[in-house]
Formats: sequence, C-alpha cells, structure tokens
Amino acid sequence: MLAHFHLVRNEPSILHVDMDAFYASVEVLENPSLAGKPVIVGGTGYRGVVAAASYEARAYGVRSAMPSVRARQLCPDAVFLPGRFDVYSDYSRRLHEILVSFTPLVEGIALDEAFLDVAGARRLLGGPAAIATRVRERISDELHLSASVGVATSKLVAKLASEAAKPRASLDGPRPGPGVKVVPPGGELAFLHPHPVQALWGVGPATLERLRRFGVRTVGDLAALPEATLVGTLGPAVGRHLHALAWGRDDRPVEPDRAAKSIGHEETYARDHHEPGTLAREAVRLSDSVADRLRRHGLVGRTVTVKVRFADFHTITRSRTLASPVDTGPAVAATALELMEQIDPSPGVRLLGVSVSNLAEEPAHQLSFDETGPSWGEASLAVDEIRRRFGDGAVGPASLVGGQGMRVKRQGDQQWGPGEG
DNA sequence: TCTGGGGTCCTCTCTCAA
DNA sequence: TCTGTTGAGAGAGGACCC
Repeated sequence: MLAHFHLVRNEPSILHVDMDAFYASVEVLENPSLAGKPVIVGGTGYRGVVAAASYEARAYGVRSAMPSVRARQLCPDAVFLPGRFDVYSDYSRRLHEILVSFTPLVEGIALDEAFLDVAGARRLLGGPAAIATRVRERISDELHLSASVGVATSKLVAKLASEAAKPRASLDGPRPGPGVKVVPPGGELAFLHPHPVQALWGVGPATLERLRRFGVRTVGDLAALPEATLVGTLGPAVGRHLHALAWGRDDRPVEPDRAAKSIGHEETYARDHHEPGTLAREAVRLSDSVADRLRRHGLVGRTVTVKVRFADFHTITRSRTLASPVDTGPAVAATALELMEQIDPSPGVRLLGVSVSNLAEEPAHQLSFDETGPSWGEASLAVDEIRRRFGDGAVGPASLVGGQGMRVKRQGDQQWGPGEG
C-alpha cells in the first residue's frame, strides 16, 4: 500500500497545457489572410499594451505586456488588432471540453492554459507522455490550434516544461518545438536549477532586484541560499515558498472549480480626467457593469473597493465593507460614490476601477432590498431580462443618459480598438 | 519603453473587543 | 477603573500572474 502511494506520488502525472500565441493564433484562424504575418493583439490604443503577439511578431522582439508604442517601433508592419475576448472565450470553452474528456481534474489558469492531473487516467489512456501527445492531437484536430504540453511531478516543473516544449521565434519564421516535454521523476532539480530565477512563480521585478543583491541569478543560486536568509529578506510566506520551489518542493494540487474571490472592472482613459462629475458617472457605469457580472455568476459581495490611478501612475484604493451583501448597480454605485468623495481627482485620473469582494453565493430570491427605497433587486432582474433579449447596450443607469454621447459600455469593451485610445 | 485588465496573495497598520 | 496583551477583522498598498 505504502509502495503504491510512493509510486503514484513520484509518477509525473501533472500536465501543463499552454496554447501557442493563443489570441493571435485565433485571429489568424478566423482570418487566414493573416497567416505568416506579424500579428499583434491589443496595443492598438495610445495607452495600450500588447496582449499577445504571433511568433512572426516576436521575432522582432515584441512581447506581451509591452507598451504599444514600443511594439510599433519594433515592428511597424505588424497587423494590430483589438482584442475580441468573447471569441477567445468561446475557443477556451471548447479547449476545456477537450481537456475534461481526459480527466475531471482540470484547473484553468487563464483562457489559454490549464493544469491536468492524469494520475487516475493512466490505466485507461496510457502513460503521461502518451496522454500529452493525444491532448495536442485533439486540440489540433478539433480547434485547429497548436498547444505545448509539459509533464512533471509538480505544477511548477510542468509549467516550465511546457515553456521548453514551445516553438521559438526567428526571422525565418517560427521554429517548431518538441510540443511535449517530460521531466522524469528525479530529474526535476537538474531541469530546474539552470533556469533564471525569475522563471519561478512569484519572482517578479521587485523580488528579482532583492535577490540580485545576494548574487542570485539562477534557481540553483537561490537553492544555495539558506532559508532563513530568504525569510529575512522577503518575509516568511514568500521566503519559505521560494526556498521550497527552488528545491523542487511544490505539492500544490490541481484544483478544479476554484471559486472567484472578487469581481471588478477597471478602465484606463485615453486622457486624464480631473472633473469629479465625470468620474462619478464613470463610477456608476463601472458599478453597474460589476453588479451585472455578480448577478450572472449568482454572487453577492460585501466589500466595495474603488481604485484610482493618477496621472503619475501613483495608485490608491479605498474600500468599505457593508453590513449586508449587494449585487445591484445602484447599491454598488452608492458605496463607490461615497468612497470617491474621499479622493481628490485634481491631479488627473488615468484609471478608475470598481470591484466587489467578500463574495458569497446569492441566496435564492434574496437580492439586496432596501425597504425604504425602490426595489433595486426587482429592477435589476428586469434589467437582466432586457439585456438578455435586446443586448447589453439596451438599458443602463439613468445617470449616464445625456452625458456627451456616453454610451453604456459593458464588460469586454476594452480600450483596445483602433482610435479608441 | 512607459506601463491594460482581470485577478490572487501577502504584509503592514489600525481599531476594537475580550 | 486602568493598563497591557492578544487576536480578529478591516483597510490600504504592493507584488505578482496571465
């Protein structure tokens, strides 16, 4: 029995499936005339960043999260496209259907990647490498897209392995990668330690800078540092976590169906706003959008947070926890507007966001209801029905009507469209 | 180069109650 | 009654991920 568990724990049963240049590949699939061209999704506006780049664009040094201005300098001939997240979501849903046909233990990380635990599927479907190959074939046959798959005993190593399996960009065109990379049990440290330390989950620019002071460049360098040093430098949680990862200790399970902890909506404006009235209307619009999504997910929330990013990129948040949960636009907006009154917008506001956290499942037919005022719960149900029948733009908060052509924007209306930003 | 949008998690500080 | 301690929860900010 013990031997059996030992065998199972050391078998590489974690798969990390990562779509190759997902958004850009979907755009090429939907418009074959783009094939072979450098395609950049996002970054079409003045203040945008790149959401995804095809391998042809990456050959010029374009990377995701790069400011659009920089991407345009590097690759002026690229085709810039606004994001179409409804389309990508649809492909993502079909990807998920393929993955759960292999195992119910599928944990989605983003639209384009997921972890699978295939420990229970091996007897039926073969070894992990065979399953990984079959997953790629099904994605190619059914979605006409390519994916890379990493296989290992842990999430961390599987994720790095899928990166190693990916195609490489070059000016002669993308060079195919192996597609599947298996890191065998016992080979984790030899695979892990030569990686740059920022390959570890949790090492971003700030942590990297602190680690550089200790001469840490690679994961192996990090492993050589005493845990107490890391705890003293990075704090107990991060220090212990990174020390464990550097030694390949990562027993995080694959967790399907993780519940959302917050739902929010934020927007960066093409120009900075200084007027409280404009920002108040924006807060109402964002609140309505967030409440709409809460109801779609059957959730209510108690904490409302307003986020403001000023022209100098300095960012503040103000939050309030309510006695009873809310899920209607007016209720969220009322708190958001109170919080906004604490904030002086005169330096110029480039981003405004509203989010709701402290979430709970909505009790059946118990929408928030203010007995002294109108029934926003019933009104919201009516709004939901109108939007379902006539489209998201069919109805919106009255305070937005008459504002200089301000339309009712919905979630997914990113400022990525040409000329919008 | 000049920094999106949707999130999660961690740390620090403050307040309040036991 | 006053003072100190402790723990929980809220609020704010920061780092990080895709």
